[in-house]
Amino acid sequence: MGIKDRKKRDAGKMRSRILKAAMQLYVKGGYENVTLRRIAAKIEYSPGTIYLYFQNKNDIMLQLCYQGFERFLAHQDKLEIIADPLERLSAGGRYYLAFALENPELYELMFATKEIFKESGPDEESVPLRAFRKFAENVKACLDAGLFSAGEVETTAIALWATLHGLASLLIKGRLRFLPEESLAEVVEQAFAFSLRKRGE
Amino acid sequence: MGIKDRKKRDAGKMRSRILKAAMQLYVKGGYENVTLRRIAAKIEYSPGTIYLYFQNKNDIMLQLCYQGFERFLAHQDKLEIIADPLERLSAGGRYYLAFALENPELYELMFATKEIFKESGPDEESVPLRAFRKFAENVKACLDAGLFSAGEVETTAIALWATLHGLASLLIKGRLRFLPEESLAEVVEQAFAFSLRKRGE
DNA sequence: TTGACAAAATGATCAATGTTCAGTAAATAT
DNA sequence: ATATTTACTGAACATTGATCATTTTGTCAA
Repeated sequence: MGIKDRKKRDAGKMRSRILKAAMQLYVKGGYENVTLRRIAAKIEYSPGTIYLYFQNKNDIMLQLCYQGFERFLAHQDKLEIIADPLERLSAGGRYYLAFALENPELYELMFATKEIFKESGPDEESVPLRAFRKFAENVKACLDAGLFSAGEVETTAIALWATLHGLASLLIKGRLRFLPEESLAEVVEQAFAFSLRKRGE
Repeated sequence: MGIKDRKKRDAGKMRSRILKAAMQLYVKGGYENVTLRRIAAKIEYSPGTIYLYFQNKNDIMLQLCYQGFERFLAHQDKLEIIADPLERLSAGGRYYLAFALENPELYELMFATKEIFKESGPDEESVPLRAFRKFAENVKACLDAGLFSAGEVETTAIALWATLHGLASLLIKGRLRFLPEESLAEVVEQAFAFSLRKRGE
């Protein structure tokens, strides 16, 4: 039983193999679908082996979270080519919501899982913070252009981020299901426009 | 073993005893702290007994969620005495955030737990929806008074709710921990004011 | 009071979870 | 060849939600 003929013994490779398997399980069925035994089966190792490369399940989930941010940031970079500040911010918002709805499980891990970040303090170099700084830059451009009323960049950025996160979160968790299915996208779009102070189209 | 001298055999009483024990466990340590065995120990019955009064653990959690909404609505009723629409809406927002931060676990159950509402469709009489309708009324009063720019009541209400929920959720999940502790409350206050379009004080 | 039936409660049991660790196999060094 | 370090196994542990045959308790008719 369990005879295997070839082992690689490459720590980095092992870690990414484990993470890949974990991610597959996660996007398919969420947190409770990620099981150490299932990961082990996928990579054809025994459950105990995983603990040689990760501290515990939480450690694995934290890495998946970071992968999510990397993906998120990479996509946000594409906004740079949009010159108009308000248009750039608006497109950023639309993408934010699209990302959340296309990767609901990953989004939750990134923005709505408490245990994940329990140890990390105000780490200036952390990936999540980098994402916020980039978003805040776009907000600053709008403020400099005289859009919105004058105010702290950070405060304004947080207000807008909160709106986006709130919409994403309510959508994902089915708390807007009382709205008619067909008008949902429109309502969400307009709700964000309301926060952006855009008038009409 | 397990000799007990007096049993009540009152279905309603049993249900509320179970819920009370479950709520105590929940507010103390969250979802994973609510264990059928722990509930059973608290009420001094065996684990199996609980299944005579509730379908499963999810059923229990759903009832706790409803209790949360009842508490939330009861508190929101106190806003009725505030005459000025914007002031009423503003106070409602402050209370919303306070409730969320004082009952983070319960708040999550009410607004950020997916599985809880999996079966319920657009139930017009549901408690959650009643809470939203009440909030939307306050928003309508502001619109009628000419505050905010003209727009759909529902859209505006959702935008403001999303902001509140976003702030509450980001705070609870520690995603705003990069802000200095002492200015946190102020930033959140101002962020909501931004969405409400209040200028200065 | 007794006997029969129904309702209520038990607790052993199941499969699955994250985690640990003594032991084994493989690779490398001596 | 032998010793040592490294990689891995898989059985075991404590908990979890859930089930169900069995036992206890309550009720009421005879």
